[in-house]
Amino acid sequence: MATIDKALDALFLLGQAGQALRLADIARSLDMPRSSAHRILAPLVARGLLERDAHGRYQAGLGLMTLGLACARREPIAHAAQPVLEAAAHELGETFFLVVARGGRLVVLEKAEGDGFLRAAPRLGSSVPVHATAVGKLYLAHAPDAVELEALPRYTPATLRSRTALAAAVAEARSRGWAVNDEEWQAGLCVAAAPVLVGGRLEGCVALALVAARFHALGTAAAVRRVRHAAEGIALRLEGEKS
Amino acid sequence: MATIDKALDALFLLGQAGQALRLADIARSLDMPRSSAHRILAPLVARGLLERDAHGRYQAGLGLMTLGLACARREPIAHAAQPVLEAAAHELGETFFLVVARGGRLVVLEKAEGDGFLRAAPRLGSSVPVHATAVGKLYLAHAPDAVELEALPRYTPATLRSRTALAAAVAEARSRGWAVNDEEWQAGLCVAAAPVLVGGRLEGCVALALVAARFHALGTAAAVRRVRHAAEGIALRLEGEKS
DNA sequence: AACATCGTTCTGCAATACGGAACACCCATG
DNA sequence: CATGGGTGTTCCGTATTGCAGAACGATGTT
Repeated sequence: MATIDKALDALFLLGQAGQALRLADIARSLDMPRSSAHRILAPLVARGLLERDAHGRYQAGLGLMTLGLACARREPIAHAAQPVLEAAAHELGETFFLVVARGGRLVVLEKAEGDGFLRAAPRLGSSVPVHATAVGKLYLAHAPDAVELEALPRYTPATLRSRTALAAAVAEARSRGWAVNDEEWQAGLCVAAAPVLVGGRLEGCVALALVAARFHALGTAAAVRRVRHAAEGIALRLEGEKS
Repeated sequence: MATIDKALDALFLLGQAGQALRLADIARSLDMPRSSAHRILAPLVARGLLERDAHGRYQAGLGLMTLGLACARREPIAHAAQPVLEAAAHELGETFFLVVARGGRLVVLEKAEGDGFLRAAPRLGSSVPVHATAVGKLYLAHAPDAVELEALPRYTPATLRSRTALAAAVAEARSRGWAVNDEEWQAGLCVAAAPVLVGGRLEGCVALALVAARFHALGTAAAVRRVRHAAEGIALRLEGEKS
C-alpha cells in the first residue's frame, strides 16, 4: 500500500513544516517527480486536509484540525481531566497538564495554563522524554511496558544519565506515589507529577510545571499535595463514568 | 487517485464515529470487501493515525491529534490570541474565543474558558453558522467573500430569517465596529464579538459568550468594551510579529 | 529580453491495488 | 459437545491504476 504511505508522507511533511511549501519543494523532500507529487496532493486538498494559499503553496488545512480534535474528544480521560486541571490551575495560577502514554511515547493530552507572566505552555499533542521527566518516572514505575526507553540523552546538567540512577529514582517514585523533575529536562523548569490510578491501572499522570524559583518557594510538599489531589479527582471522575 | 480517497474515507469515518469500529463494520460502511478494508487500514495504523484497541477494533489515534494541532500551530493568529484570550477570560470569568473563516466556514480556532459553573464551551475546530452569530455578521460586514451564506435556517425565535433584516444587522455591525448575538443561535446564549483588523484586513474575530442573564446584567457596553480590547490586543501582537 | 523555474496536463508502460477464496478463530445457539 | 454464523487475516491472478518523463504555458529572476 505504497500510495497511501506517500500521501501520509506528504501529510506529515506539511504538518511538521509549520509553513506553506511549494510543490517543487515537496517533490524534492519526498524524492519524487513533480507530477507525482501533484497527483498525490490533489485528493488531500480536495478533502480539506491540505489547503493552498494565494501563491498556490500547500499547507496544513483545518480538516486536519477537525480530525485531530475529534480524536481527543474520544479520550474519556481528557474529558474527565479538563475541569479538574482548570480548577487546579485557577487556584494556584500555575500550569497543570495531563500526560498519557500512547504508542510508547508520552503525550500531552490536556492542559490548563496558569496566569503568570512566566509559565509553562506545553503544546497539546506534543511528546516529552521518558527518562528526564517526572511523568516518565511514574510510567516506568507503574507501567514500564507502556513506554519505550532507549537512549538517555543529556538535556541539562541535572539529567539522569545512568540506568542505575534512573532505576533508583523510579523506585523512589513508586514507593512515594509521586515524582518530581528538578530541571532535568529543561533548565529552570521544575515539575511535580502524580499518577491517575483507576483499578490499579495507570491511566495517565497529572503534572504541575513551574519555574524553578516558584517551585522551591512553594515547596515540594505543597506541590505534591496539589497534583495528587488533582490526580485523585480525575480518577474519581473516571470511575464514576464507568458505572 | 482512488486509493488515497479510500484511505481518507476511512479516516473521516473513524474520526466522526466517536467510538471504536470493527473491521467488518468499516468495510460495510465504505462498501468494500473486508480484505480491501484491511489492506487500506494497515498503513494508517502503522503511521499512528489510527489505533487498535484490545479487541482489534479501529479508532482514531493520536497521530491524528498531533497532525491537527500542528496545523493550529501554523496559524500565527492562534498563537497571538492565546494569552490575550486567557487574560480576558481570567479577568471576567467568562469564555472568550477566536473565530476565523476558513474554506467558507467559521471555525473556532482558539478559546479560553471562564470559570463559571454555567459557561459556554465551544469545541476547537468546530464551525458556527454565519447568519445567526455575532462573528458571522462581522465577517459579512468586513469580508463577505470569506464566508458562504446559503440558506438561513431558524435556530431560535430570535434568528434573523430574511436577507433584509440580516443586511441591516450587518450594516449596523460595520458602522459600529462590533456585533452581538442575542439568543439568535442557541436559546439562552448571548455573544458579543469584535473584529481583529490588521492593516484593514479582517483576520478573525474575538467573541465573548455568556448566559443571557449574565450578559444583560453585565450590559452590552461593558461586554463590547472587553471584546474590543481583546481584539485590539491580538491585532497589536500580530503586527508586532510581522515586523 | 532571455532565461530559469514553476505548476499543470497528457500518455504508454509497468507496477500494484483489487476482491474472491481459503484459512483459523471466536462466540453464540442448538 | 457439535454446529453455525461471524470475524480477522493471508494469499494470488488479473486488470486497473498509479508512475515518471516529456511538453506546455505562466511566472518571476538575472
